[in-house]
Amino acid sequence: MLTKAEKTKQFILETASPLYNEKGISGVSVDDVLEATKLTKGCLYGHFNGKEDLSEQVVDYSLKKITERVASVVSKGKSAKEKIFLYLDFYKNPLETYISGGCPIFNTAVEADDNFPSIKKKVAAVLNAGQIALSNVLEEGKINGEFSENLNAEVFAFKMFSAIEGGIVLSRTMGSRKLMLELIKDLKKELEQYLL
Amino acid sequence: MLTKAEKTKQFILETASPLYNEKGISGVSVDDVLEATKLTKGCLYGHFNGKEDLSEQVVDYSLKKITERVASVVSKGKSAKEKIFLYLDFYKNPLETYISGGCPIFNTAVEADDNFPSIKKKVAAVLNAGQIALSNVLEEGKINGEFSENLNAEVFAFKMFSAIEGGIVLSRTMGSRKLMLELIKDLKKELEQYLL
DNA sequence: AACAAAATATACTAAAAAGTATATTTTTGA
DNA sequence: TCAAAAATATACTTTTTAGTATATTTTGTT
Repeated sequence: MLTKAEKTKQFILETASPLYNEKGISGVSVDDVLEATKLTKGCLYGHFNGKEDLSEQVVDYSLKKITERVASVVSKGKSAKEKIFLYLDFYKNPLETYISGGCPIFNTAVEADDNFPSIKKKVAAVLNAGQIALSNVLEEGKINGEFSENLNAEVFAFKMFSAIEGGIVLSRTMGSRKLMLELIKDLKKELEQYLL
Repeated sequence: MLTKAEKTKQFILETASPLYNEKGISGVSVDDVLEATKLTKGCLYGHFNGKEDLSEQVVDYSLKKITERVASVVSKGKSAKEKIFLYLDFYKNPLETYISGGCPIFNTAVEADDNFPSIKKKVAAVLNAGQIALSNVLEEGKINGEFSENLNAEVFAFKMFSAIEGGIVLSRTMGSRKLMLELIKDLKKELEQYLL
């Protein structure tokens, strides 16, 4: 069983996660977190060493949460094709994301880029892992005879990854998921051309 | 000829543009801008009504600059195919972008999303215009017999747009442009399949 | 139940950021 | 070229944000 302090810390991370995802690291103040959690400074600073520490742990939490969710969804697929289709379908509603405010991986990548080197490293690791995971699913599909040898797994993985993440941002800003749905359909069709 | 004040204002916008693109709207302080320009508060506040006004005008400036640049590059193409290829080639080096810090359209889109409604509207307009412009190039290519009727201009435009913008972020965070170059090659190959 | 330790709340200080009033310098046009 | 106006600099105040010291409450153990 979780101790009181552990529960509180988890609660802070959970509550701060969408806040950070919406407002960005620089946009969130400690007071924002206090207001959202209804906790006080004494409590917050009892669990974190300062805003930087809080930010890093919130990012860790958000990245872990989304990564695990996607991995769990994809793992439900029986075939490589099914896995990829499940991955794509996961992003069907970019206006209401798993963690409110868009994809935390991408949001964090954009903000950390020139500002938060240590956080940038964390996101880079997640991006690399994602790229490799998608690539591996496709590669395995080639090995087990599901896909043609003509499929360039690495490039197609990157194309999907980029298009999906980019599509989320475009859809959210333009306020419509219409083209996102078409994009997903199109990527599925493209992959199907490699089916044997 | 530009008056002194107009020159100074332009200089502030020019200097602040990469700063905003790197650090984000929330991440830039008025003092950052003063330090970068070597100007003083009296001067800055003589040209802008406050940080919000400054931010809006810097964003306008950056969006205008990148939009005009891309439009100018694309306009050099003689055919629809050439125009699209020039568009794609424009993003060959995501680590060193036209305005330092990545694509300002995308960076701004991500940050404005849940935070700056008026700026979000500006970016949405730029995104819409970009999507329509790309779409129109493809559509015209269909009309003049360059591309097959099977090409879905709207969806392909969105796919390119999303993949390119997403690819920039991924490449920058992962610290390599290798996959970006492959992505561009791949999108070109995909488009070529629709050539008549 | 009572006490020590851990968790949380309160009430502050410190630093950073935004904004303003006024003085000084620079431009520009008669 | 010299004054008025515009532009810029200086020296502040205010507000926001981060952080800390200490008091109080809660928790778990005997």
